[in-house]
Amino acid sequence: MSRKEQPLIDYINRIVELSEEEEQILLSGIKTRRYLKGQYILQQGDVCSVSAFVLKGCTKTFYLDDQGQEHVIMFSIEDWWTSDLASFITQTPSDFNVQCLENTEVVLFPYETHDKLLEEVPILERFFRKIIERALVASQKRVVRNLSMSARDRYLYFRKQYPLIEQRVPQYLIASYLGITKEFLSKIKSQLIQEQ
Amino acid sequence: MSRKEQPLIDYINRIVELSEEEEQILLSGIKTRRYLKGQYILQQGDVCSVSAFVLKGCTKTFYLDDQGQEHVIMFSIEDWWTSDLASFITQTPSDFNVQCLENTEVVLFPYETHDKLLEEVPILERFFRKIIERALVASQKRVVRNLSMSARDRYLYFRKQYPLIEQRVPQYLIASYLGITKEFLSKIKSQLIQEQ
DNA sequence: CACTCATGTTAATCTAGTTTAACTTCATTT
DNA sequence: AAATGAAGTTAAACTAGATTAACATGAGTG
Repeated sequence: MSRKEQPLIDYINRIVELSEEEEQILLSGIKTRRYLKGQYILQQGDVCSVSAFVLKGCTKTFYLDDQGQEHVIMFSIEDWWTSDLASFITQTPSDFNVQCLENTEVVLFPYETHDKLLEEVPILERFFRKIIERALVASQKRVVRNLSMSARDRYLYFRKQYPLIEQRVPQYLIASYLGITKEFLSKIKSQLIQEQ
Repeated sequence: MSRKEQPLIDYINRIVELSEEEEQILLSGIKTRRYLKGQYILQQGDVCSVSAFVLKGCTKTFYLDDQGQEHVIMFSIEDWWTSDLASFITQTPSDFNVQCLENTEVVLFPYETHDKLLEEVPILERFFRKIIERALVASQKRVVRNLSMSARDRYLYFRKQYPLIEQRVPQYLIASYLGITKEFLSKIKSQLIQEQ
């Protein structure tokens, strides 16, 4: 029960139910790995060969555009998935980088064993469908927010939705996530303080 | 072979392979329906009870914000899916409206028969997973575009990616889809013409 | 034919957010 | 204790895009 993969098992069991035996098969098909702060789990241009579940630590997923500008797509902390699902699913080169913002420990689902795992534990097919569905819902809602909310409102939403992340991640990365400059986020924050 | 649902069967067969028998079961679980221009397939606040495949016509999916402003999320034409997947999947009230921009004929997948259909034709489970995966990839790429591209570049991308839609849909709705005002899109277009 | 009504254009003014650049804070290294 | 460097702040000048409003076009329709 004190195995380090337990948070992953718990996470999966909140969505589908695994038998003891299925848990064992699952555990045999995955690995845990530690990364140091600054290390990359995935680099832009590489095919995403693993889907990762964060046991401890924090990562950022970002994208470098033609001008070399960094755009943060998401952060991941304990109990979150991180990977470029698009690249993982289609096994095509990734648009994204995943880099650790802290020393980070993850469970890795390698793509090679993924199909085999789904065959041996078919209930995982439903599990993966469900997490992809959730990711889709979240992504669609983000499109809507970006289209219909001001920078200030997006920040307030972020702060409310992810209070733990705001405390762990430097402000200039949050600005990037929100699609604004760090200077403007600083201005928004000082306005919010003024107003009270 | 000249049944009107054929485009749907073809679409599915491009992703998974259905036997004759599976096709028959599928056909018995779906309905086709016509809508007139202006009619709604789905209204904001209702639970999305059907997933729709467009046989003929054109729809817009949009969202009304607190100020009553309309934000177009997507257009769908022949051979596209249209529905609020988030609402359909989770059976919670939808954030979106789906309205027909032309007289439109669709195939409807009712949610009630959805589970039964998946049981009887298990290969459809994979089919739905794949189309959700595609939707996720598309949605994530759109987030990136909205964060990293100017309005002008988003328009050029749209024009290149969806030339057929541009011809069928009024310009002010395209502006809304791009997240800009119709006046600004008009300005962008006249600038593009000037430059040549 | 004249009259709507929906769509698109142009131009002036305005504002949310960017850019640039100088300065502050604070933790880490030497 | 000085020095370096990463993170954050402030403020002035600037720009992409919004707003407002007047006008243009064109396809129905009475």
